[in-house]
Amino acid sequence: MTSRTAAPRQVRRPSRSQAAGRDHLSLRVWLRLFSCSTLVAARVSSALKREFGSSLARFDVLSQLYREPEGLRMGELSTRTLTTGGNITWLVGALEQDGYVTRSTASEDRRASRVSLTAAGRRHFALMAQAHERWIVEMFSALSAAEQRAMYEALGTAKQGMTSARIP
Amino acid sequence: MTSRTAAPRQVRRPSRSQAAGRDHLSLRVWLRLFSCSTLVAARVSSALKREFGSSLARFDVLSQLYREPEGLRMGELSTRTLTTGGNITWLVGALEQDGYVTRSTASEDRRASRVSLTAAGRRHFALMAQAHERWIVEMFSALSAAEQRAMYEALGTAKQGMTSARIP
DNA sequence: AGGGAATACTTGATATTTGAAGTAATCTTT
DNA sequence: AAAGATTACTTCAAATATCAAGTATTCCCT
Repeated sequence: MTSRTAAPRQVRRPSRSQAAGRDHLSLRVWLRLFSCSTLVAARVSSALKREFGSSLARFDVLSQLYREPEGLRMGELSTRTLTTGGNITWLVGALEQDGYVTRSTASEDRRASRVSLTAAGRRHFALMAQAHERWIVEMFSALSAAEQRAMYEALGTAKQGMTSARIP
Repeated sequence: MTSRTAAPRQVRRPSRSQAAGRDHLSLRVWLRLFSCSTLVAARVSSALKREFGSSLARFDVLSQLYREPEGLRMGELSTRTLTTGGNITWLVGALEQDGYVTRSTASEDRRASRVSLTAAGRRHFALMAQAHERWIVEMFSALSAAEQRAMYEALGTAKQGMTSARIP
């Protein structure tokens, strides 16, 4: 496994000479990335709704919480899922209604609230995650393990570059 | 369970263990793919709104039309942008209001309507597309041309696999 | 200490998206 | 040629998401 991410790379600026060809390429990569992602998301979304009466957004929130036994703050959830604060409030409210999460004022800062999974939420998520993984494996089955590894690394590099450099 | 060979006790079932590894990998690829895509989409979205008072969905529709001088039917737009028919009706309605597209009943099938860009729409899109390409190039600048090419190919394979086999 | 800035979240108005049901035109079959 | 299916799109209500403004709490500076 090449340690691509070990040494953070500097963000390259395309030089004039190679710009045209590369620009075009970046754009094509993005278009495929976007359409691939949208396609998978659409299928997962509809399957989650059909099988569990849930949604991708809810699943995303639950999966963040699943990894954090201590729970997370609203703000942290908002950052990680890349949705607005208002929406997180709404989502967590709905999940709370369903009994999958609990909210409690953080002891160290009474402005903040700490959200965590209930036992039911944990159970519910585990069930969905299992199905979710099956679907994903199926959907990516056209790619070899080597291709998947390469893609995983490249995506890591790309994301790293985007978050370290403030773009745009 | 009778085994004819004296297999070592703790040997792992090869297919199973391999599968487990791959499954995990697919999932990781998807998570990165999704978060990368969401990140770029969020940034492009907000930049499009800030700079042009537009949105990614509108941009997507316009870009499909830009490539088709003959225009497209609503259904075709819906398929290509992966959004529901109702939403396309709404989006095209809004773009029509703004004077960027026109709708006309298709001559060959009077149920269908053919949407195409107006001159203003073409101008508007060209302007946005230029900025859009700059942003994208910047955002993917952490990836070398070779990495981008590999990613492009892999995404093509993945998408191909997803659309040919009907999964899930 | 104590007033202003910053932070963490919620709220309410508004925008966008979906999904299901409805309308009109076309195709199929008899 | 006419009923019945199918297709292409629209409509409308409900679900979901955003944005800006509001509240409460904490931080910072003098």
